[in-house]
Amino acid sequence: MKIQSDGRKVRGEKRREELIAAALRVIERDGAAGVTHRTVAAEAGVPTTSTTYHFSSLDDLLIATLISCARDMATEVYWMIDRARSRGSRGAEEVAGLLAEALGPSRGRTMAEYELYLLAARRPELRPAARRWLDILTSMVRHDDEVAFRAFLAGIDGLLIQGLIDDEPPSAEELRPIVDYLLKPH
Amino acid sequence: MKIQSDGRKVRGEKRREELIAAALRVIERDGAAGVTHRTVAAEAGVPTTSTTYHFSSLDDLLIATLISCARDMATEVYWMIDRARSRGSRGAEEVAGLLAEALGPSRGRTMAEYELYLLAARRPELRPAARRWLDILTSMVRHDDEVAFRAFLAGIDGLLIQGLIDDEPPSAEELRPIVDYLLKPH
DNA sequence: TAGTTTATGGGACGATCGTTCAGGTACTTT
DNA sequence: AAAGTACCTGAACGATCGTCCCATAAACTA
Repeated sequence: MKIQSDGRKVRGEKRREELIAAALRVIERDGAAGVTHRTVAAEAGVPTTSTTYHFSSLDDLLIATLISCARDMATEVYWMIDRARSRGSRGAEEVAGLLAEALGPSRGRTMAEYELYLLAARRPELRPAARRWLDILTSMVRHDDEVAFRAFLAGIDGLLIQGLIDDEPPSAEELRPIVDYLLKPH
Repeated sequence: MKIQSDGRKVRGEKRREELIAAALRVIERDGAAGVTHRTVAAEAGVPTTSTTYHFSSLDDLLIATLISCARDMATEVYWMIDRARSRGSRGAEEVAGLLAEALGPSRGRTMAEYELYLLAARRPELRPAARRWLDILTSMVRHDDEVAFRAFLAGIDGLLIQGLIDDEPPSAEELRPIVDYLLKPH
């Protein structure tokens, strides 16, 4: 038995992750419909057949990409809640700022995340990945008022998806009162 | 000048609408990615070239389909609000029932509507159509508490898109308390 | 009736797609 | 050093794609 890892496998795993990163960039730019073996390989700067070697099919590549995207979103949301809680009653400010960031500079990424939602709606095997950030949040927050919390989560999702079809991204100041309202105890 | 319309044109317009209806069925079944000249024509039971004649491009067909879908959604939502208001404090019950219907029997249609959202996020010319139902609701409701109303609309959107990735559609009874919370004045 | 306009549909072209395959390279094991 | 394994890649195949072309049928106009 060998203790240290195979140099070939770590190199292969690295390229596999590069392909996933390239696929995510393609999704952010052109949507999931723009993902082909050739576009992803070109984005990553590798030959076309590299994607067919590391992924058994194009579907596998798409699924791996969106699962990776969901994992990143979950950790990102984890730290957001952490910061928001540490700010006490100023939590709404933190949330509104992150929403504005998701609808402005990170717009492409946000669109990619909602493509995951729709893909998961049609493919049950993707649903656990798409739900992960919801589950993380649910596990982090106290359960004494689950209805209010679920209303808050739904409101966040709605503000994001509605903000995506605004002609210009809403600012944190515009979002602030709505987030405040959603967080305010009834 | 001729008063009565051209029989050829009305027949053509009829087929054009049949193609849009067929395209919507394709989107509900396979998503916007499944829309091709051939799949839509096959769904409508007409030759392939019929779609290229009535629509200058496949993009035109897709856009026309999603605009038509948005128009239907707007009128549907109009009557929903009308019924909900007539029921007074039982409005939440009406809304929860319609959400459950959208996530159950009309799941395909709901997914199609959110594909419109994402397409509109990438194509500015689609945004007015995607926003129409929001505009209609905004114009129907009194403006004395716009923040609460926008929070309510965002919550509805979030409940729908989160319901799409549930393993089984939520029931009206499950949704009822959250809708109630969103409608309850603070 | 002759001529114009509009809808229809069969066929085909070039482009792009997912995927396969065989040969080659780099690393590990025996 | 030889054998085995894993990664890499150029070339190509069949399928499907959007779109164009042209002939035909039907409806309207003069």
